[in-house]
Amino acid sequence: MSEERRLEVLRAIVEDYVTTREPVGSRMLTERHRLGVSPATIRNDMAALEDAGYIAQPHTSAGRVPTDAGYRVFVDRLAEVRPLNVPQKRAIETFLSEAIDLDDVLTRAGRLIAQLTGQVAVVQYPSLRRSGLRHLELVPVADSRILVVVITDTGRVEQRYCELPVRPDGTDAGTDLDEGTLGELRARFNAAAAGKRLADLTGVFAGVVESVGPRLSGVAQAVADLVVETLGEENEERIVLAGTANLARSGATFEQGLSPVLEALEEQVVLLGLLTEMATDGVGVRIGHENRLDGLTETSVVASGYGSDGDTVASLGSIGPTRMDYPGTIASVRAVARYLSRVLPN
Amino acid sequence: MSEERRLEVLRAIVEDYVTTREPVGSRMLTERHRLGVSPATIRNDMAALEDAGYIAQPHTSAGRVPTDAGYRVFVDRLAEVRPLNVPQKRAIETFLSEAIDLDDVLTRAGRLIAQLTGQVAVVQYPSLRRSGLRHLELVPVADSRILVVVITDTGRVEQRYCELPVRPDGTDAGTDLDEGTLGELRARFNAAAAGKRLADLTGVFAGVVESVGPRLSGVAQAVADLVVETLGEENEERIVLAGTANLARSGATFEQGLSPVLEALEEQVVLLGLLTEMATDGVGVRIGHENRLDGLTETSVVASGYGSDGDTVASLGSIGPTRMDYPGTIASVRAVARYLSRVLPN
DNA sequence: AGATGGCACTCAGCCCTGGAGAGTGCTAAA
DNA sequence: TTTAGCACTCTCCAGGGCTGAGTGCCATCT
Repeated sequence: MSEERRLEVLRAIVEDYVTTREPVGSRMLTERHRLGVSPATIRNDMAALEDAGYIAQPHTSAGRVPTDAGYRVFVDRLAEVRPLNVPQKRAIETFLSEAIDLDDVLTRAGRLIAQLTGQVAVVQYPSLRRSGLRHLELVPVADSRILVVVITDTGRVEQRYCELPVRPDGTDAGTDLDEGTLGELRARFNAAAAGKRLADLTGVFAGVVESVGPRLSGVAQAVADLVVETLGEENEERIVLAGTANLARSGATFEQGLSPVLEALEEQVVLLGLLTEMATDGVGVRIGHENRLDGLTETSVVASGYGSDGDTVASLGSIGPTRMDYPGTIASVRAVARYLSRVLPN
Repeated sequence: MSEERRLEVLRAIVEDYVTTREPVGSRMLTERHRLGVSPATIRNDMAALEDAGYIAQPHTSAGRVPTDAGYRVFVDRLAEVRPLNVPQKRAIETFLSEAIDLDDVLTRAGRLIAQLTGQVAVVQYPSLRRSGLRHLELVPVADSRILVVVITDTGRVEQRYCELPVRPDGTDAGTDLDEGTLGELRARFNAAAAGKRLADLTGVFAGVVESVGPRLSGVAQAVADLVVETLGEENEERIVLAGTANLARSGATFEQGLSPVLEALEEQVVLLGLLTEMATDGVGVRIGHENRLDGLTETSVVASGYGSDGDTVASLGSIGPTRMDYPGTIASVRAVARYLSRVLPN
C-alpha cells in the first residue's frame, strides 16, 4: 500500500469535492482520475486515510469528505501553485491603477479579490507606525472640542476630535480660542514637527507645549497627545470588506447557517486580530477550526501581508468555505498583494 | 359592513403577521383582538380587503398576508407613532457622544440603527456641497502625481490623487516640483481660498493659477480643478452599512433567497440614489416593489434625512423585510437622525 | 504482500399515501 | 348586517417501500 498513492488519492478527493461539492466515492474517483487501480484498492487507501484523520464520511455509506487536517495536508504538500493568466493580471493592474485615492485603492483591491475568488475579501488599512508627519491642521468645531487632522508623508489622512481640557479656573479652554490663536498654535506645531517620525515627535511636541505659554499649554498638550496616539500602534483599526454577497450566492452551506459567519465578519476588531496574526511574508492559510473565532470554524482564511518597500504594513485576504479552491485563492490573494505593494505610495 | 372595522381588521392582520410571521386566519384574529364580531364576519371583511388588494392568501385555505399596498395603508393611516423609551434615548445619546471623529460618529449611528431595528442600517456621508474650504494640503507622491487633501470647515477631510499634466515639451510637470515649489503653491492656494465657499472658489482659483507663472500654471490648474470637483455635488458617494448579519439571523426568508438583497446592498451607488431620492424632511418609507431596485423588491426601506442646521445634508435609514415593525423602525430611525443632527459639527 | 472481484449491508433521498388541521366560501337563518 | 353551519380545499407531516450509491470484508489472484 504505497504512501504516494495514498496521498494521490487524498489530492483527488479534495479536488473532486471542491468542484462537485458532493462526498466522493471510490468508483467516481477511479473514473475521473487515472489512478491505475480498482475501486476496491482505493477503498483500502481511503480507510487508511480515514484512520489518519484526513477524511471522514458524513454518514455510513456516503462518500468521503476531506477534514480540516486533510485540507491542511493538501495545502502544505499537494497543491501546486497555479499562477494567474495574463488577462487576469492585466485586469488587476488596470483596475488598481485607476484608483483616485487611498480609500479607493483599498476598496478596489477588495472588490478584485472578491471577484477573483468568488468569496469574501478583507483588506486592512496600512499601519501608521512608520509614517512621518507632514502636516497638522486644527479646526474649531465647538467650544470644547476641535478637529485635529493629521496628514502623513505616505499620503494617509487621519482625523480625530480633540476634547479640550477644562482650565483650573473652570472656564472652557476653548472659549477664547479664536481663529488667530488657533492659527498660531497650528503654525508652531507644523514648523516644529514637519517631517518628523513618530519616535521623535514626543520630544518635539514637548518643546512646542513649553513655548506656547501657560494659557495655551493645556490645549497644546491635548493636541500633542492625540497626535501621538493617532500615529501610535494601536490604530490599525480600519478594514474594508467586499463580496459579502458571494457567501450567500455561492450556495456555500454552513452547518450553523451563515449568520455566525456574517456576524464574525462584522466584528472588525476580531478580524483585524486574525489578519495581523497571520501577517507573515508570503501567503498564510488558516483552515476551519484553526481559526479560533467562533463564526469562522467552517471557513478558511487565505491572507497575505503587503507593503511598499518589502516590509509588511498591513494584510489582506479572502475568506470562504473550507471547501474552497485553495490554489486559485492563494494565487489571487498573492497577486493582488503584490500589485498593491507596487502601486502604494512610497 | 363598516369601513372602520375593515381597516381595524387590516391593522390587526398586519400586527399579527409581523409578530407571528404566519398567515393569519379569521379565528386567530377574533381570539387575539377584541373586535366584537365572529370569525364569519371577519371573513367577509377579509374578502373585501382582498378585493381591494390589501391582503392576499399564499394558497387556498391559508390565512391572509398583507400585500405591499396593505402595508402602505397601514403605514399611512393606521400606524401610531411609538416614541422610544427613555433608556433607549439615553443609549443613543451616550453612544453617539463617545465617537472620536466623523467616521466614528457615522459608524456608530449605523450600529445603533442596526441594533435598535434588528435590521440592516445605511448611513450616508454628509454632502460637501455647502462646505467652505478650510485648508488645502499638497503631498508629493510620485513624479507624476501628488496627493491633494481638502479640509472643509465642517470638519470633513477628503483626499484625492492628482495626476499632473505633461508639459508641452514632454517633460513631466512633477519632475522639478521640489518641496519648496510645492510649498509655495500650497501657501498661495491657502491664502487665497481659506474660508471661501464652493461657489466662489472657481474665480479665486483662476487668480491663483494666473499668479503662479507659466511654469506652475499647469499644475495649479490641475489642482484647482480637482478641488472644485471634490467639493462638487457628484461626490456624496460614501455610505456606511451595518447589521448585515441581521438579515440572515432574523430568519427573514426571501422568495429569491437573500443573495439578491446582499448584492443590492453592495451596490453602494444605487443605494445612494435610493437614499437621496427619499431624502425629504421627516421619515420616508418605501415598501416592497415601491423600490425599483431589483434586489430590494421584498424589502422595505425606512429613511430620514439629517443635517445640522435644519437643512438636510444626507440621509440614513434601515432596510428590512416588508414584514417589519414599521412603527418601531420609524421611531428608531427618526431618533437617531435627530440626535445625529444635534451632535454633528456646525 | 498487495491488488482485485464479489457480495452483503447500510443508509439518505424520493415518491406515494393517508390522515389531521387550518382556513375558506357559501348559504340560510337570526 | 351578522352569525352559525357545513362542505371543500390545501398544506403539512409521518409512515412505508423502493432505489442507488457507497462501504467493509473476505476469498482469490498475481
